[in-house]
Amino acid sequence: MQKQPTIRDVAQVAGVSVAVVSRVLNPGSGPVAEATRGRVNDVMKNLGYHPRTAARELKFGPPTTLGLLLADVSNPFFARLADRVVQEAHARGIQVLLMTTQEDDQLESERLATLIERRVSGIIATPTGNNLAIWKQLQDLGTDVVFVDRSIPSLPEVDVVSIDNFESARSATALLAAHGHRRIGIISGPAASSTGRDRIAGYRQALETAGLEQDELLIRHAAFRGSAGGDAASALLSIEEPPTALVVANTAQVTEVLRRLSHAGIDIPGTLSVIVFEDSPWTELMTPALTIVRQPIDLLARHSVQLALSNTQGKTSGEPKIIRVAAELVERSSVARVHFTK
Amino acid sequence: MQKQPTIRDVAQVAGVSVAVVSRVLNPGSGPVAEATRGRVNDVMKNLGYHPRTAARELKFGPPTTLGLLLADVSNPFFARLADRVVQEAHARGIQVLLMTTQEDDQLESERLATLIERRVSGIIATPTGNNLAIWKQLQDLGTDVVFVDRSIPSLPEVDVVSIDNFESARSATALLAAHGHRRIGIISGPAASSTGRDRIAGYRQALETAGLEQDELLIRHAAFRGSAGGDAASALLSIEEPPTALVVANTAQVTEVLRRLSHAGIDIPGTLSVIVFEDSPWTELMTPALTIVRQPIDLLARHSVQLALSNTQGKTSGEPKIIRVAAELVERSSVARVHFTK
DNA sequence: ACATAAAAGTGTACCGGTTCCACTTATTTT
DNA sequence: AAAATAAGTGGAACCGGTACACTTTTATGT
Repeated sequence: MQKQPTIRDVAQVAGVSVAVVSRVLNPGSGPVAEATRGRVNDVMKNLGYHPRTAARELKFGPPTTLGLLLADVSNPFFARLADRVVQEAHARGIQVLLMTTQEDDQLESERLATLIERRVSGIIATPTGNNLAIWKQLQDLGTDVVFVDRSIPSLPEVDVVSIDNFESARSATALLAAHGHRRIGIISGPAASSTGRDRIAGYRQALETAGLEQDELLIRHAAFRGSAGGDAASALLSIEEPPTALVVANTAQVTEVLRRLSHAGIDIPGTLSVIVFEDSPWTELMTPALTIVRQPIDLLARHSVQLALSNTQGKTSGEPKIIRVAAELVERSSVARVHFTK
Repeated sequence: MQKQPTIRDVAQVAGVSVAVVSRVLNPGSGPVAEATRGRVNDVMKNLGYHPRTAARELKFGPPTTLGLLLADVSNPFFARLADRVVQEAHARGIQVLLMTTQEDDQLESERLATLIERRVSGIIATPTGNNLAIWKQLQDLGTDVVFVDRSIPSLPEVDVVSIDNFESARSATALLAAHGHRRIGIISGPAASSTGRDRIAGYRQALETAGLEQDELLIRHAAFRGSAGGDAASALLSIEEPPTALVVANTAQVTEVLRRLSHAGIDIPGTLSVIVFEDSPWTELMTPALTIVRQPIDLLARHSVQLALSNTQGKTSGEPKIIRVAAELVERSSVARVHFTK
């Protein structure tokens, strides 16, 4: 455990002033003779000198750190998003501070306070839907805020990157209708979430286009966390005229719903056709292989990082940007054709 | 976009000196009159003042940030580990800087350089196995380094937290032997990895105890990334006397191996019994439900964070700590009893 | 009432970089 | 050869907090 050398140590050993060392450290900030540069570099190597980021950040706000505030990294969707965001950021020389909210307002506000104190240049987040004042404050402070996957309607001035939830749910539902299903259930996110609402809207649109009756009993909202998804599935199956097809549009609850269906001994797709919003590799391994809505996580990540750094990079456009990317419907074997027996 | 208030602005508006404001900010660092404290707090709120972490960190090395350097967060095991580590750290008021190496030496060394410059107090990492000099340097600098899940034999002085790989593989193999299997294959991590070696060793031990012949053809190493796992599976199945049971001990390659088995039309467990090192929820959803070795990720995370902060917290013990936690063998339906037909 | 101790508050050096400006020396221009 | 210009370097202020040494105010004891 040695004491760390500072720029002054380097300067002294190299026999130059700190200003020169600083110029060697930041090429382009001023002239340095070739010979001097070499000597200083050698000394830095010998001493094991590394400039402290903290000192550097003191002078300017650091465009070198991004906050990534997710609900929960154990959810594969967020995990992959985190992975891509980190890669994208690293490619730009940016570091990522990872925080989780567990969908908890209180935790979210604490994490945001920390991010403010760190003066991060941008934040990519899946907001809980509360803490409006803090989000506003962040923006006033000049932090680039980007909501990914979800949005908060009462904060229309924030950039948003997400899949086209309406269209995804619409096409999934339309596929089921095209296979002859007339009773199509849907489990989506909380009614309060933009994601949940948009998906339900797409679902309704598809039913309407197909000329199918809408039954509120077939629409269920499930919270992001906990076993709400399972309960919703059980409820759907126990109604008088149960669905013959199901769209599981609450990404966070997919495994929970499937577990419940499996335990209930439901035959897929014999008794129930299923389409899920989930693109992990295991959906292909199941019997039957699941028909899924695949979210282009790479694109979400790339756009998010880009937006989160855009203002910093000079592009201070006024209008908030809403980027919607298309999701892909991957047909496998969990959707069956229904024969009109009744 | 307003300019940020500093501690001096607060002091001036509140009509006190900066020292008093600093004391209000750090309770316990000195006496402040109740009335003054209230006034200062009000001013801070009104001005929207937030102390800058960077300035604080300049004075002392920050025990407020941890580096988490993982191979790849899209792997569910690492994702869950990240999730828990972040939670544990947050519970202690510590932030986590997430970085990924993609198993690439070069990237790893760049990330480590960044972590050095940030003067993080601790690093939790899944090392690639190279960059020995940098790891050494980190330790000399007083950074608490903890390897999780893997270790580097040539760096024996680094703390390690992992499951008991030997025992896990031994018990999984023993279970198969107890079910009458005599040709048991294993796919494990690279021969160069500690994880891979330990698991193979446990496997051998189990075979020996059961009095079974060891056949090198039944032992396959697969790289962490790419489709090496699938190739290993194919190779295993095409040998002259193929195995009737398989232990997939390369966590990173489980889905790849299963996909290959599925495409090959292998009946599980009829033709091949399978035990995998993987504890994601989906392993229960498959048909048949998979018998798995469950890694206690919560414990791994808790111990890692604790070790990564231990030196900072004063406990400068000399000996490197090796913490091995027991993994749990969860029996489901992918292992069948073999009847001695030959 | 007066000494004395405790509480409250102030001034300022310091952490480790960056950068502006002044200064010296070498090179080019006319 | 004198003057103008450019290249290389050094000194010191500054960023925004923290903490030590010190002064002033208030409370306590006899």
